[in-house]
Amino acid sequence: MRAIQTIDRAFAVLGALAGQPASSTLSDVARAADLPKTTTLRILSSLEDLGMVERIEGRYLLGHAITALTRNASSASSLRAVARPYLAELSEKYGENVSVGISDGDDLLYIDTSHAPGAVQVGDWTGRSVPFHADAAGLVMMSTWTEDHLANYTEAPLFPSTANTSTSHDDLATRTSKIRIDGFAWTFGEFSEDVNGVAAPVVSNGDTIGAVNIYGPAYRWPGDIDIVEIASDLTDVCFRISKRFAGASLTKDSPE
Amino acid sequence: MRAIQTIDRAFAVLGALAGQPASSTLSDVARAADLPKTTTLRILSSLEDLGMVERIEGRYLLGHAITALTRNASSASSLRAVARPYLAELSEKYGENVSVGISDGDDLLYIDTSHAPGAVQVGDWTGRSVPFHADAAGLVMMSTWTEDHLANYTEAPLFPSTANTSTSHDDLATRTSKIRIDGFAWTFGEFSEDVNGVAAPVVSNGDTIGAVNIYGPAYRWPGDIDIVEIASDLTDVCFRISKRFAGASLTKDSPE
DNA sequence: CTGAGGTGTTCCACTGAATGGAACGTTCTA
DNA sequence: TAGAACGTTCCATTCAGTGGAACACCTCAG
Repeated sequence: MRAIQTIDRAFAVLGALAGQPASSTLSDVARAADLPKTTTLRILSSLEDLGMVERIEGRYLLGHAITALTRNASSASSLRAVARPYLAELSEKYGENVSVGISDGDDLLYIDTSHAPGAVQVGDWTGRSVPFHADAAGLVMMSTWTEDHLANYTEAPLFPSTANTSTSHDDLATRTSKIRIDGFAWTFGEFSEDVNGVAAPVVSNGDTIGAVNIYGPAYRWPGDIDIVEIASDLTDVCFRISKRFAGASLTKDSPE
Repeated sequence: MRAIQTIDRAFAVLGALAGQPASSTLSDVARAADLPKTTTLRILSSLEDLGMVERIEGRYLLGHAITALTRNASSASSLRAVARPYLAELSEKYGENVSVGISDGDDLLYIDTSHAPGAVQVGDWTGRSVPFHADAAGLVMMSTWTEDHLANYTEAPLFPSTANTSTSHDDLATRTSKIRIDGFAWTFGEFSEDVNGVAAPVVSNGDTIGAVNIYGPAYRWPGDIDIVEIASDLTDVCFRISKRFAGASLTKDSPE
């Protein structure tokens, strides 16, 4: 589908404004965005109406509305890009599917999966939302919540996916506090009877932005491998993702 | 000037995406933005090409490019809106002009001024850029820099606006370290021979986003008022601005 | 003083870019 | 099995976006 010219241009203007550290004049912006002055003026005026651009004595700056937009923005895209090779590394090493998920409203949303070879695998969860309390990655995200948030979540009765699912407030509170200390979470048959999984957080600027989950059929995963050893390996990888993420989110990627 | 429809709509779509905490389907977005599905699809596709929107298995999220935009965004607009009444309060109390400035590349940019009554006033600096090292607000911003940043700034010879201007690296280093402790900065005839001023920082999320400067003619300002008392009053006001700013930047204002 | 080159701005005829209804296949829900 | 919702493609229509021309203003250099 052909992109909308006007939108391209509007963001070229915003990009020009963001590129220069200092405030810019109309001519500066027009030059940087490679657009006629007339068109640039019209775009800037539109953006100013929306609060995306601020004008101080004839010079243009990025406005506050644009920062307000990003307040809820999860960094799904870059996280996915950064995490992908690490997911592949893990799925190859352990022979199980590995997914990365983010908080998405009242659910956990899996945004990417690396598939392990082999006929028998747990189904792909990419794009699917799962309840926090029945999933290893969900519990990891949950462990960053405030007491109020947790209390609010557990107010409504929680659906027990299996007999092993933690559904009570007290149960989840003790569990998440342990996860906070350990730095990882194992689940055994809690989302589905015959699936086990272990998850660890990806952190950026002190915020947990997502979690990586290694999960497999209960009859072979984790098998006789030491579960703490796996977890420590996973947290190590997540730490590397977190580190790389900090760098990656600064680099501007070229769309198109 | 009439706003550009397409841009309005594009940001209505982004707003709809930002408003909902969870990821949205095409129909969700179309409904929230009150646009035909066809149009919404085209806009979303355009935004996706630009990386402003991310698509995971048919569901839309805000993309990472939009957060990259805001990385350099100073919060000039909301800061100005929030600070304005406080500037007025100060200028009325002391009978001198009061301005608020932000970092703008290699200069300090004053984004707003509250004018004091009275015939004799220092000229309005709104919209003007001044060098950091010759200005009270500039020194405050400077006091947040890293040693590298300061060294880099002082590498090139600094222009001495007056005989009193600090221009050497060592001079500025000791000065800014004192400002870090005091929480404010006085200048006496450093930008212009006959102007004195005192500035204090406005802080948001641990970052100093701007500084407020009370400045007046040297023959009467600060006069016989205790300069520490003034400074303490100013830092108090700045603290209140900082506190209110945190709340204000969350609230969405209605343009138009 | 004058002219050349830089701003930002308004105006308007032109046209092609954006539009949205119609129609399609698909996938859930009842 | 019918119904309703979904996402998507196509295309004629037209109005929204375009940008050149012309304007007033400012600041330099000659």
